[in-house]
Amino acid sequence: MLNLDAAFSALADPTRRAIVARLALGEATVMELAEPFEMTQPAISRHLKVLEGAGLILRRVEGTKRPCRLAPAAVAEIDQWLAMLRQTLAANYNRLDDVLAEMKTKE
Amino acid sequence: MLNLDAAFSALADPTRRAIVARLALGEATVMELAEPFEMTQPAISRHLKVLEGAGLILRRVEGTKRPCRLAPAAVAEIDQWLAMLRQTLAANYNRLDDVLAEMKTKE
DNA sequence: CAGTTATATAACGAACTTATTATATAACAA
DNA sequence: TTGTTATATAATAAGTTCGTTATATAACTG
Repeated sequence: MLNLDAAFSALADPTRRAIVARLALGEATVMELAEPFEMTQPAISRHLKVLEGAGLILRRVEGTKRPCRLAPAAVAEIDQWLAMLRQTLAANYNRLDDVLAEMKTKE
Repeated sequence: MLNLDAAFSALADPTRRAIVARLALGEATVMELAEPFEMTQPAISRHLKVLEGAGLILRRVEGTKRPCRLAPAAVAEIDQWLAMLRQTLAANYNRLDDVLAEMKTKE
């Protein structure tokens, strides 16, 4: 279940966006994900918990490791919200009052 | 200038997403934007300041009013980040190790 | 079994967020 | 000019976030 509040909030953090970008390339363990950052392991564990809570990533258990992977459906849902926005924007792009407002602004 | 941190963070708030959705329909003043919410005017002014700071909205001065409108370029930029993600996801969707990981998960 | 590795959790402080109330300011209307 | 409208700003309280250190736990390794 994706929650837009939580999803956008999760992606507001650059470390978490980097983690998500990394996971787009494929599964990775917590230590692998932590490696590029100057941050302790608990900090990364927390970021992963936030991403998981937002529905953006999934994890499995493999011995002592917890490989993470992206939840593609979540990306799609965020995308849908933006798509709605784009569509509404496009639908109103040529409306007369908008055009007039635009002209007025440029004076 | 859009800042992804600020943009995602701004969109993490449901009030602000509603404001953005409303602005996708066209310009609106602060009071018009505030009307649907059970929230004081200063609270809305702050939300607008956050959206403006994130580069998501633009404002003009019209007498005593400050009509706001969406900055379509900002939407596009967020979109681009997601597009990158989608692309990377797609590029790796058929890689063998991912397929194997998926199979293993389902057992 | 003892030591090590992978990860999680808790406690804590610093910094930030959000809403409120009170108040300021600037433009408009009478 | 005086009152009103549209909006902004400041002070403040409550709640949240983020990173740290310290510690727990469970699975491997020898």
